[in-house]
Amino acid sequence: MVTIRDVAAMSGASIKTVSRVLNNEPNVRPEMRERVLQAAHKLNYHPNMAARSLAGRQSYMIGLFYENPSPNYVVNIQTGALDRLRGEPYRLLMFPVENFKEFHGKMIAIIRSSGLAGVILTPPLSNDPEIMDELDQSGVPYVRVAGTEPRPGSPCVAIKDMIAAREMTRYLLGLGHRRIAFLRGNPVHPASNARFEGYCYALQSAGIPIDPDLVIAGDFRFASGLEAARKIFALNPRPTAVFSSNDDMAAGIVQAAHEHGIAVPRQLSVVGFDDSQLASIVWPRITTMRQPISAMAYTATDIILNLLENGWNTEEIRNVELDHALIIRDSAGPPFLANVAEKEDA
Amino acid sequence: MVTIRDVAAMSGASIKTVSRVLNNEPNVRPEMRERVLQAAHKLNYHPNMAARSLAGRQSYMIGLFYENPSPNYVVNIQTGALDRLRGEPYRLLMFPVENFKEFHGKMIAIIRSSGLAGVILTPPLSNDPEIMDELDQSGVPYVRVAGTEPRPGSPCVAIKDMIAAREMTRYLLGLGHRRIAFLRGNPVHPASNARFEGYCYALQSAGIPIDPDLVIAGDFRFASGLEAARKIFALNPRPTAVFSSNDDMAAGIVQAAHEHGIAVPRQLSVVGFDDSQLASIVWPRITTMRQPISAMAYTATDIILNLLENGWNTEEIRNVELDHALIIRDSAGPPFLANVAEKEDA
DNA sequence: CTGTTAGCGCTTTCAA
DNA sequence: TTGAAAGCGCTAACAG
Repeated sequence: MVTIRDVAAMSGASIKTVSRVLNNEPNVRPEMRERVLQAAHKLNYHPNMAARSLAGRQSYMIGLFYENPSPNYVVNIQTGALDRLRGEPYRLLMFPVENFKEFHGKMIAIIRSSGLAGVILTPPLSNDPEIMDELDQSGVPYVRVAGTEPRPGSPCVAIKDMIAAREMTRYLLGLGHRRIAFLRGNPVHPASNARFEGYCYALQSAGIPIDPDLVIAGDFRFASGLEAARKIFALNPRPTAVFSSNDDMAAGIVQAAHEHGIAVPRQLSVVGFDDSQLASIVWPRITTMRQPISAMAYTATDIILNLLENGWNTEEIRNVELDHALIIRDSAGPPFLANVAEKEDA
Repeated sequence: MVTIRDVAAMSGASIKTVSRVLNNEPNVRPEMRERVLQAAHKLNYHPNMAARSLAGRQSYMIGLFYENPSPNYVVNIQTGALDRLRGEPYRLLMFPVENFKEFHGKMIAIIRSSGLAGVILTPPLSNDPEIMDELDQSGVPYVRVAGTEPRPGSPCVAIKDMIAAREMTRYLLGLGHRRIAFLRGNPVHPASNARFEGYCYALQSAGIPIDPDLVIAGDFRFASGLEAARKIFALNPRPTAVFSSNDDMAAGIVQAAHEHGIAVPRQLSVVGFDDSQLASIVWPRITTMRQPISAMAYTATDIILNLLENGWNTEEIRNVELDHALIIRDSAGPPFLANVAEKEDA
């Protein structure tokens, strides 16, 4: 095992100087720096993270905590974080949390024993006050993705869920729909509520009362879209459009529509949220609201890094809101054909 | 920061004894053990991984290396590995590799600097001789997922790709298909070739010559399925079935079929491979060959852990082959209706 | 600009 | 069955 001492010996510098070079610290003659670098290269030297962490009382591990969201979501988050980490000495450690209720009280132990330098929290963990309390107590910087509750000392990266959902609802309204069903997400994810608010807001602004029969419970998963579809199809008169809180459930509705011989969008418009891979894979391709999940994770990671490296303090970092975008595809259209066609068919 | 010294002080033992208790080493009086455990608990003590790694000259990090497969694949692999790691002191570090050709020569550096205890390789990395050479050189145990080339000293977890593909082809044959197109995967993934072999084998056994026009290149991605569909639809006479090397591409073919008004499976049967989430989300749901990806990663991780903990040597571990399973859904059926209907339609 | 010294928190000798 | 001492490879503090 080649250590900093070997590099020092070969380059004729002290270990401290080698350390300076390796950490890009100032106060080293360029010539000396060069010599050290060459020795390190020749010896195929690589610093030992464990020793570095121990001596420097800091680690180079960022923990990504998540609880069972859709696979696409995790991958996108992970990709964004990893993209930001590329070229940095930091590494990404995955912490899947089975049940965040049972997770309470364990955060500090994990941080301590894994020596995490920073933490990224995804929903629903990003809105769990107990977990955040523990994090505050631990002192490691943490950034929340898609958190909604503002919290002093804890930056958060999100999109404007309410506004985005309102926009989507208005799009449907603009198409001429009046009976629009809404498929809610898992209520422990606050984004789910924000999206519902946006839906309500848009309807009310248009003078359309919220019909409770048109608001269906769901949990963000494909299967719950399938289930919801059954309820929606049984409604009389049937809504002409469904706004699903995410794409997975929207895909479920589309599949169920195929099975029931209901043409999308001719007889039923379906729109989703996220613009996940799914949305463009099912047929018809789903009109959806793009949420820049990877970019959110990238930004969250960037904030962590700045907190760590540049000594930003959390006070100066306000929440960051990224842009959403309406992606128009093939699953939504005007309603008028739908009802007519339906009655003729029957 | 509470250290082993604090626990020693409180329990009245030496730090060595505390260390013994914490590591479940023998030669500690039960009574003493109890006292130490209580002190540790009372102080909310958690061992520092960095110190442990440094002093013990070993680490508790398992690196998962992957290059750009489909999101579902990564998630499944990750889930399997994480499941096995639950309750163990080991952590999973993610190493996305952009381009495995450029990756050559970097493996040792990464292992050294991150202090990896073990490595899990997924395709196509699991079949790259240069990477495996570096790994051999580094001395850390590594297990390959879905590798095909046998390699002494390196265990591998896989399924019988060739056999599975042969089975699927025979299923199609059994349905009555004679013109069966095959959509290849990315050729750098050896599983891709094994599946093609299985297809050829089955056809030849049935006395059907391989028609090169029916073998289409693909790269495992949805978009390549879309492209391939165009070529397949242009064939005259059109094949009555398509066997796609994975579900992503099969989903592409299904989508294209919808766009071209080709009914699946009535006019064209489509089957995939993997049984990824996609297969049951698109409509019609895709008949596919289930590959237990999570289980493979679980097993790979299990092997690594045994190598590490129980001092297994790689000689005694042969390759492990897990079972595949044909999952019959709605995208494949008998061919006879197809051609008839087509001609009548025209 | 450079080097010396003293740890970081733990495990590993090896002696009691 | 237990403990004292000596590091693991690196960085921090301070002295040159």
